[in-house]
Amino acid sequence: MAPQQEPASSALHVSTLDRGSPVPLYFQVAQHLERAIEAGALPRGTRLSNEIELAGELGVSRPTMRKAMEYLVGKGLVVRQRGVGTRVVSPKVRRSLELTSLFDDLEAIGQRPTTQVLSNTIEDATAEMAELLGIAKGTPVVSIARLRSALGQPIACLTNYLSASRISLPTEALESQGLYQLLRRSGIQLHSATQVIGARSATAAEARMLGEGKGAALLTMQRTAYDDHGTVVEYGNHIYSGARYSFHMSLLSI
Amino acid sequence: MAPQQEPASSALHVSTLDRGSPVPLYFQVAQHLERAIEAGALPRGTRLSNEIELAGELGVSRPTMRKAMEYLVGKGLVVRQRGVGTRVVSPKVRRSLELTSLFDDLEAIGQRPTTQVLSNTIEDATAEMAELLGIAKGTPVVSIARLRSALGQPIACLTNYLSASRISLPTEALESQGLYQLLRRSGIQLHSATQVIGARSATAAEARMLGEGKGAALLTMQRTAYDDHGTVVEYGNHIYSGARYSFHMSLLSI
DNA sequence: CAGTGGTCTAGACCACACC
DNA sequence: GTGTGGTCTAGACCACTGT
Repeated sequence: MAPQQEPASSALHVSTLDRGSPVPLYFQVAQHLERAIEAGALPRGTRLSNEIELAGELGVSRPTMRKAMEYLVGKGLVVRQRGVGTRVVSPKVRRSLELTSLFDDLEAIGQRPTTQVLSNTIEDATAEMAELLGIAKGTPVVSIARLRSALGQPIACLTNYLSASRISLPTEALESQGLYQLLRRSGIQLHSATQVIGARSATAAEARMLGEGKGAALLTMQRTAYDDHGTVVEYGNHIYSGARYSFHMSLLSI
Repeated sequence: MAPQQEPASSALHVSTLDRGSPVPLYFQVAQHLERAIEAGALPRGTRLSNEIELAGELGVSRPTMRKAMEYLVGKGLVVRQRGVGTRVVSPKVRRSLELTSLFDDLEAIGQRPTTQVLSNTIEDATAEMAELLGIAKGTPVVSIARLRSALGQPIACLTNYLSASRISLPTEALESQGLYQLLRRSGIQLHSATQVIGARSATAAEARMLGEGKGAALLTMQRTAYDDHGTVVEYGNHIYSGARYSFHMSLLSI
């Protein structure tokens, strides 16, 4: 028997499980527990019943229950220790894990950032572009430059290259939605990306564009995105106003 | 039959599987496949045999084989599609996923970055420290300032706060190994961390310390690390020379 | 249609933590 | 010890992709 609290199986109603649904059982179970945790029904540090009991209560097999648990562990909501049990992570940590960028924050308060397309052309790849995209020099490349603003102030200047053969990117679409959103809707499956984040002083032109003084600190990011086949989908070179933007991220199981 | 290449089960010798070993079977299988992939035995785009066949060849059950596959998918080494099969991703992408920081790069070429402890004191938490660490004001706090250099040049200035009750951090230890390494060896289990990366201009003092001109662009990072119980283990406020450092990272399944 | 990965089940044994 | 999560097995059915 636990000294402080006995394992709380708690108010987990089986009713919400739908075996006819196309959404997997383990996922329904996971969402079930997730909602219970987020709703505060299972306070910080609560020890869940063991997976056999839980499986029994919810009417699923143990492997299914385990898969649900693994999902929750992966999301950082619970911690498991062999021989000990499963405990609910503190809500403070859980909230901090819902990583938000400034753009997300702005959206949340109804201040949708605006995007102005500065240029959207197709040109033959220079040696540098070809190198970055892993294609032959001279191949047509889509080159985009966008200016992101929020609250009436410019925040970032984004330049991107894509292999022209892959997709067409209408300027109107680029003004209303993100590049990655567009790519995904075009059926391009992204596999991974690598990025480099740095800082440098703005040139005169950059400072003017972002409404900063000359020599202001810029946050820079270069990103290369790959699809499942290992070919480069997109290369981006972005600069952000250091005064008005920062990257927020969270790391799990470090 | 595949038009270009038939599924290659390939040179997978069962010999290396050791059922008596404490390392799980699925992990041995995964490592097995990983080595085969990295060694180039399974070139980019190779379709693996289906998991039932593979399981049979290696003498494990299908669930075990699946778990190995899930591990490889998680590492970004293979891509799976229902109804299609499992393909090996391009070595270029795989290499890009082995994220390296500049510090790692330096270590790789034998240029171990040096750490100079500027201060290592225990003081009562100010209101700000208390807020950051989630403790009461006035509680003793370990406060550390370190200067990281490489190739004879300063690169970063790291300041950290930790609850003093948790651990003692000898200055000598801090000069020879990283803070996180020390924490882990002290049995502190890290759960997650959140960080904010930004850019700003250096103050005169900061510029002097990092060997830069006044107003040079700095890369900044604030990080809060939590343990399994949801309590703050560490808060760090770091500044990096924008000219000499940048963050490298990779994203999977975006 | 055949072949693939995705899901689910019912059992078993083991390693570990705590008492 | 007892109880926990971690691993492994053998089998089944389904959803999706390609032909």
